[in-house]
Amino acid sequence: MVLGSQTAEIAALVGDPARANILMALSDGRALTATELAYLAHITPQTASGHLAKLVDGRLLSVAKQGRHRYFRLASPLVGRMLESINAMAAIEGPPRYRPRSPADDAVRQARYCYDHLAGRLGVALADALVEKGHVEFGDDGGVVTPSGTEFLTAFGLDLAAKTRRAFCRPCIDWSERRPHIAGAVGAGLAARCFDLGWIARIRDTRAVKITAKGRAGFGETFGIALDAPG
Amino acid sequence: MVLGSQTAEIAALVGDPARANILMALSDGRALTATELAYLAHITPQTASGHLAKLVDGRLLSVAKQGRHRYFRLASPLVGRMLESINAMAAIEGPPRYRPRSPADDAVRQARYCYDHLAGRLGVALADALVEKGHVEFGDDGGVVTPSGTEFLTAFGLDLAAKTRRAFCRPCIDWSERRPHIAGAVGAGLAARCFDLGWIARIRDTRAVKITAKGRAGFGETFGIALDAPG
DNA sequence: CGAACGCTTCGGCCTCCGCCGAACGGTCCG
DNA sequence: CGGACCGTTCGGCGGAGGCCGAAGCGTTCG
Repeated sequence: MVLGSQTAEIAALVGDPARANILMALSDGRALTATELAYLAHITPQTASGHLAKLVDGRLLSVAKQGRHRYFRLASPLVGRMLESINAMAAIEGPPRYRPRSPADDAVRQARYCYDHLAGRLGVALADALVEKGHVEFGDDGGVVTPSGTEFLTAFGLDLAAKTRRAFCRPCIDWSERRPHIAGAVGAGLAARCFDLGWIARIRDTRAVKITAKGRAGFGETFGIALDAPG
Repeated sequence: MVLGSQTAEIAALVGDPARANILMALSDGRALTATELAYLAHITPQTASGHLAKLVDGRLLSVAKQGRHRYFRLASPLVGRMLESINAMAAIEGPPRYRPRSPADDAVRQARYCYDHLAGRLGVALADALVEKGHVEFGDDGGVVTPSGTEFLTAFGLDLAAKTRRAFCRPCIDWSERRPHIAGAVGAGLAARCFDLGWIARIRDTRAVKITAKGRAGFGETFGIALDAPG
């Protein structure tokens, strides 16, 4: 059964949680170092090293050596498409199935890091607010920050002039909300600023973030976002 | 890492060879019984039962009870698309990687069953011959047998009048040749007839088929196909 | 009704593989 | 050159899960 074996080989690579996390972290096309990926996947560097070797061997990732770092990225857009199609199944799998609601699950649906930017109800609400006020516009291929948006975000404390190679403002479909939130440099800056302001705080060993009392007030005043009462 | 976990869960289902074989066998949308699938995946019925339960639980398959049989099929076209995208990676993985050529591998590339019809160089050559002579036409959505094709295939010994619900003549992209061969009822009939004529013979425990000396002559005379000398 | 058949559940075996601690090359820096 | 990192390889541990034999339901048919 050659065909089945080949297929299974690829799928098995994605079928490990740590490797799936690595692939998801790279799914927007960026290149990250082995250590960064280890942190994101919640595994030690030596474990990550093994996984990365497997992924490179399986032609899912390519690697570029640069100084004492090794940058990993998806080997081709085909990999991204494959991940998307698997994700589509993972998303559809949700509703009909019985899925007990744990507090941790609620937390992660409320607000979380999607690598370096905010996702969950909070992330989507932020995106909605910025779009509604005309500060951001989403297209098919990416998003743009309008002049009023530049002004608004600069006033909020973001340094939008900083040159970065990465996509500036990219929509990213939210897993739990199934609606776009803001990724890219703007999304990362926004998250960092909220963190610096003490509006959000990381919860250890999870991507979920806690919205502080200060944050609750701030998101309401600055963005007009009404958040659920804390669980 | 909820998102990664969900993705990994789905991928892990496909990541087992037996389950991948089951999914591939169902990838053209047909419904097959548990026992048939067990045979196709080279596992015992009780092992297949476990795998099928997992696949149904994971929403990749749906099941219909009918008498004392249970028919399994893909839960949705989305599953098929996912399998295609994983297969695309599996196919691309081939060339650049060092892959020693075993005799078994050669045999399977030369001619094999793709469930119930012929694939490999032989399957593609048959399709090419029929298309070139105007007996078959492939479109995007399916294929048709022309009047001359009906005459030709009937003369060859196929009973094309037999009513079957399944797709009549469907192109199926060949994994090793990356070109279409004939699936559907016509493909199955063709394979069965070649088998009855003693032109091909199954090789035990593999999908590969052996082309007999009689077959070599027959494919040349009837279809104008020149086959490689036997390995 | 009893036998045959399709399919599932149970129990135990065994392999695979993910994980980490420890130790080892490579690169950059003062 | 010595120290700080980045990343890898090695070895041993442990759990998850695939596999099959045996046995148990439900259906069909003679």
